[in-house]
Amino acid sequence: MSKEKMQSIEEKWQKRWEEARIFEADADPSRPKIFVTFPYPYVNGDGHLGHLYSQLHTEIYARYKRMKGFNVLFPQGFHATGQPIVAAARRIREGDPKYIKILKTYGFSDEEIKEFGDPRKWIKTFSERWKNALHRMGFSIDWRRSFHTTELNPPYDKFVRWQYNKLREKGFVVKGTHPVVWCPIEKIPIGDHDRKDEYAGIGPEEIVVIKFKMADGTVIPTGTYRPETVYGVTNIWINPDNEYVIAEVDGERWIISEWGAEHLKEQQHDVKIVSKIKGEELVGKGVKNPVTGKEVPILPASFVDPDVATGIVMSVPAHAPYDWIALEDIKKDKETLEKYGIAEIVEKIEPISLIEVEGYSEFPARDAVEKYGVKSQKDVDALEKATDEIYKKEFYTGKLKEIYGEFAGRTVQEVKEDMIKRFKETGAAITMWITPVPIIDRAGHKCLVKIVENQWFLKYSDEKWKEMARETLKTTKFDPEPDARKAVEHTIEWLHDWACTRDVRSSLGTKLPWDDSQYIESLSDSTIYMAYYTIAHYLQNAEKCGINVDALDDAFFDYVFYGKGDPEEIAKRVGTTRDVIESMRREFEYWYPVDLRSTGKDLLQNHVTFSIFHHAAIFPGKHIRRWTANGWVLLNGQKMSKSSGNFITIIQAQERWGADATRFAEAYSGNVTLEDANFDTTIADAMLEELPRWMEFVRKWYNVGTSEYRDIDRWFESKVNRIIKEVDREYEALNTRNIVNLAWFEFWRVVKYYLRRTMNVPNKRVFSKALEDWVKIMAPVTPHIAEEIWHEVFGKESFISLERFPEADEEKIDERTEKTEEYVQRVVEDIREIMKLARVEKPKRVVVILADEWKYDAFGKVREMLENGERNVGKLMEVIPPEHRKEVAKIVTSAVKNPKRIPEVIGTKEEEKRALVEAKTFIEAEVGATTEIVEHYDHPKAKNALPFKPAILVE
RNA sequence: GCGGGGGUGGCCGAGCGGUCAAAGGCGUCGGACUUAAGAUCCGAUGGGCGUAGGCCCUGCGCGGGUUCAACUCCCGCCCCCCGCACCA
Repeated sequence: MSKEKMQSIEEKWQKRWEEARIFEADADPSRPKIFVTFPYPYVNGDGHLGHLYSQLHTEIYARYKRMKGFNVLFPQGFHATGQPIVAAARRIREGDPKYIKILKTYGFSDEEIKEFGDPRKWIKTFSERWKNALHRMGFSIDWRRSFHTTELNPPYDKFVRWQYNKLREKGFVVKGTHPVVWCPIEKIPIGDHDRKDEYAGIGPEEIVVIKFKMADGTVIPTGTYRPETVYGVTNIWINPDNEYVIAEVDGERWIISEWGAEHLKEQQHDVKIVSKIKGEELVGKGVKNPVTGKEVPILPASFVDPDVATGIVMSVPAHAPYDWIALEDIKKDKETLEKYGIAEIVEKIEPISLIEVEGYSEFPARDAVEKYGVKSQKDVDALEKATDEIYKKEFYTGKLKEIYGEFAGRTVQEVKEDMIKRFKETGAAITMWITPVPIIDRAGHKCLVKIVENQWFLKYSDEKWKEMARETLKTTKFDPEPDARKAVEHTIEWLHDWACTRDVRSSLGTKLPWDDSQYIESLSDSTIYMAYYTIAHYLQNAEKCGINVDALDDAFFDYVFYGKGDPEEIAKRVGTTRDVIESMRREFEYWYPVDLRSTGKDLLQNHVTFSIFHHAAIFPGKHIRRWTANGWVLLNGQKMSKSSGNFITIIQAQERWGADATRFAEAYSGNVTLEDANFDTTIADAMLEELPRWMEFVRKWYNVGTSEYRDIDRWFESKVNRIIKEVDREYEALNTRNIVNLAWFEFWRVVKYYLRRTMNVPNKRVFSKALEDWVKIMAPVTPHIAEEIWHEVFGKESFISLERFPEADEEKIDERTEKTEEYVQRVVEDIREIMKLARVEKPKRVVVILADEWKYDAFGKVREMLENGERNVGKLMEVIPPEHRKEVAKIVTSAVKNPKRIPEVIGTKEEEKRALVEAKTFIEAEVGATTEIVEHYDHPKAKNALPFKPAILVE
């Protein structure tokens, strides 16, 4: 069967399912329900195999549960909140070739690409493409309930506003300030999407500015990450070649780099620039250390960067490699010393040792400078390494010396926070936000860090809220357990307040109900939206239901979700009937909470945890019941990446392999773990051939065979039922790789062996039933071919998608029969092995000689004793009849070393013989020689026979 | 750095105190079938030895340790993936 044929079969069933509306689920209190969701994807591009992998967990579970008799709801919406789409649309408007090229590779015409200047075009196009891709993958989604986010979808927008009003009422949304990377020219926050690529991922960092003072009170601010070393300052470094500004800062006179002054302006300080001053003018002047009161000189150094912090730094040569080497440099630099007349001052400078570190001298900076071979302050790479090493060592393990007074004896780690607090309180320091390196935005503007004031936070630090979140975990299942749970538990503890709003000028979303300058940020608007699915088919078709979207208010949602208020009155206000309002309420009550949500491991630390918090706050008791997290999907063992070309979208996969082969290969990629899964294209290639072949195989063998019921049929039924039982468990656990291993590979193995073993004469009833069960247990993974076989081969009228998943018949699982068959297989293997060793390729005959009667009982006991740990040969020999002890002494002795030597006694001699006789034809076919099964034989080797380990003669 | 997850044969992967030279898949090799190729079926697949179904060595990132016994537990180290906040 060709690929095209497969794809047309798939299309046929997708259409039939759609026409029969079998995936459209409505509340039905007479049936148990399952509600599954997958996070709505962000629609700035096509989905890929990684998305599909997580989604398939949801999809397979939905199909499995449907076949288990549940009323299953699987909806899917789309996410458009945030910056990327807005940024992309803007770049299209600006004619950015990179973005135009991206759209060209999707195959859009030049004319159409222009339309992508409008964010709405992105949302519409890519949500449709997503929908189409999932549809063609055969996903059992109720598309009536689909929607996209942001204020471009008014009913959803209303829902999010309701949610935020609720959170605010409960005190979980609070106002605060927050540092952001900010463009001072355009006056907007600069996120990653607004920056040149090399600046992505860099965020604001808080530093301490120590206020050294000149005799006239002028502040010389020095920025530092290590304020604790202020006790060891020997001098101040300033860059003599730079221009600084003299400014009024909060009523004081400061000398600071211009860029530093700009920062302070944006960080809630009152800054007026008065005049300028060259760095060199300050060289040689003295300033007072505000913490120790000590007078130190200002010295010149070239490494000081005016674009970082205040453009002035303090010098702690004992503990900072940069300072150590700069001091060395200047001591040798006669010219400079002379120029500024500072030779005498420099001469007197001695490093001050502050922190004791094991393995280092009193001046760790010197040690590190020597270790990394730093020659001058221009050896930046080596200096960075040296600094990094010293900082870590001192921070975690160093002990503060006596000079620290009350802080002495502690580690930096322990006292740093307190120290900063103290410095701020005494006016010795302030804190300031900077970027570690200057950031340039797309327009080429240099960005600084601004503290924005109308910033709203979700108060995840709130202990009450945390406690509510923790509480819900008790009744939440995580897969993989406990890995995923641990990640979430940890996040709950450490999560602090989350800035949940964005400037409306750079984003897209739902406006904060009480501040329309802000959009609710993308992770913060997608926490409880699964509830919206339960009523989405009404609200997204508002007109049809007579609902006036404009009139939707908090009272409306209060009724639907909480049952509060008068439905009659609310219905009237929103323009619809009480009936509609009440059925929405019923939908929510019936479907909620979500039973399964599958997601990527990266979301555990944010999105999943947020969702847990928000459910605890808004839908107490109705939190999501089960989360699964999975790793990334590698493609043929390599990381997927667009740029390397090792990348396959869902649509491409469908075109290449169709739905079922792709689904199969995805399922086979991995189980539910946080490790990365691996999509193997050779599997998908193979399955494209294998699945149609499967259908032909089933066709060939369906309703064929004998009505005689043999031991081997019992064996087959046992195997099949065991697989069904195990695969059922794996479906519930969503270990898709195990599912495929059992339902496909293991089942094939059993079927093939059964046919070989029965000389291609299966039991008609048993085999046909097994074939039906087989197709059913594969149906959630490969639903199209299953449906095709169900109808075309089995001639059924119903949809297999709605058939009952087979129940394993425990009675039929028969350990003894399985062991007996393993025994037969072992005999065949042994005969072959002996033929090989005896170099007999075509034996005239094979004689299988059973053990003497007495051995069955005796060796049964020996085996049992060995299993119980008995290793004493004498004790073991006691169960051997005295007259036989001599002949078995050797085997018993060797069994002590290796208990495997004694085979398990599965039954009586009678039964052993019966098994062999029954399998005689098969054995002969396998070994290619007539085989005699005898109870006694006059040959020296005959006495080697053990129960279920017959002696074998190849002649 | 912190937190979470990992490192098993040619590859993908199971195993998570003994029954492990290690399931299953892929690949490779040999055989059957075929005019041939493909598909299919059967067998082999760490190394060595064996005219009797067996035995020996090496082996689960590296180095130590616990234990009668370790891929599995503990300690140290190296490497890889994810998250660390305004990014969806």
